[in-house]
Amino acid sequence: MAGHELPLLLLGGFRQLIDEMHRRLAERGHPDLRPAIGFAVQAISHGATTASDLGRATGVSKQAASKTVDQLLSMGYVETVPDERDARRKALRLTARGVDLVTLSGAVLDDLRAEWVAVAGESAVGTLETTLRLLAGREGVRTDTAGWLVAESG
Amino acid sequence: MAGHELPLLLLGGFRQLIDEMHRRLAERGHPDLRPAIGFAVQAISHGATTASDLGRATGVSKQAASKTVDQLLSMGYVETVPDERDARRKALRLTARGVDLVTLSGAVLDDLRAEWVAVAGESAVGTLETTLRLLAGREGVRTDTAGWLVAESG
DNA sequence: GCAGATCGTCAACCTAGTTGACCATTGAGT
DNA sequence: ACTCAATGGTCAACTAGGTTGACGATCTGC
Repeated sequence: MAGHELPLLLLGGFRQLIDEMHRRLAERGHPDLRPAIGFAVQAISHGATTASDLGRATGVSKQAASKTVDQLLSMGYVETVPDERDARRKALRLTARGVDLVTLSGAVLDDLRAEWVAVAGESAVGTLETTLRLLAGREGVRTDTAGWLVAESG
Repeated sequence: MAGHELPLLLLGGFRQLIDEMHRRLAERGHPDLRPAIGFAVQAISHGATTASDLGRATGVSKQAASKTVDQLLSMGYVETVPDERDARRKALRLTARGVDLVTLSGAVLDDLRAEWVAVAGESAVGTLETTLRLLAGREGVRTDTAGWLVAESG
């Protein structure tokens, strides 16, 4: 098997998953999503508590993360609460809508995985996951991807 | 297995492959590459003969493709030759350097695949490929990804 | 109490797309 | 032969999402 197929297949799989997820989320009350939004909300639900923090979690500058936070605020996915212990910080908290997005996203991805299993079989999908975790999960998966595709890599 | 891991694993695998490929290509005389450049050169070597054509092949507007062609020209990867049959067209042709890039990329990706096989085994990598081809290759893999990650999807 | 780190923000800039308009050229149909 | 729609390339204005650098305000270790 020629190696040049590998990246295209991985990218194709990723795209298909994300495109379909967004299609379904749009149907369920979350239109106008982009991967960057999803990654950010995910990072916040996993513990990123400030814009700077989000920047570190997603691999972008705090200034860029701050712009993303502005979007999340205007889209109603997060809200800020002043930190009583540190007046510099604006703590981020998911709104009910933000929590709904995280919950729905997880459910949709579970569905999509189940559909892959229905087509390819549990063992094939399981092997795919195990293999990628072994090969690509070595240093954890970073989600600062929008910029990465565009900027120089390395 | 939770579905939310799947896209991250696929993206992580893609990133790792492309990052490492660019690192090695930089060592071998092709620095300053970005995924968009590689995709474009690949598309041209696979038959895209004009900027408009390249745009169609990579899923972007002809104007955007034209900007990419400008880069490829200035980086010395392609050259244009006037089309004698159609005075509107500027036919694209890979230079020796462009051909070298395509050849090297293929070799590097073959190496990387072999390294994955060494770590995970031929059957695991083969299953990964077969599975993704089945699931994600249904409508062919598009490479207009830089813009896609950023713009709305669907 | 001071020095240095950190949080948020402003400003200028870069890159890679987009749409719309336009001209030159081609080719199909009458 | 002529018109007219389609196509190739280009210009201009705009958008999105990043970057770096600078800065004031605040916190923390010593």
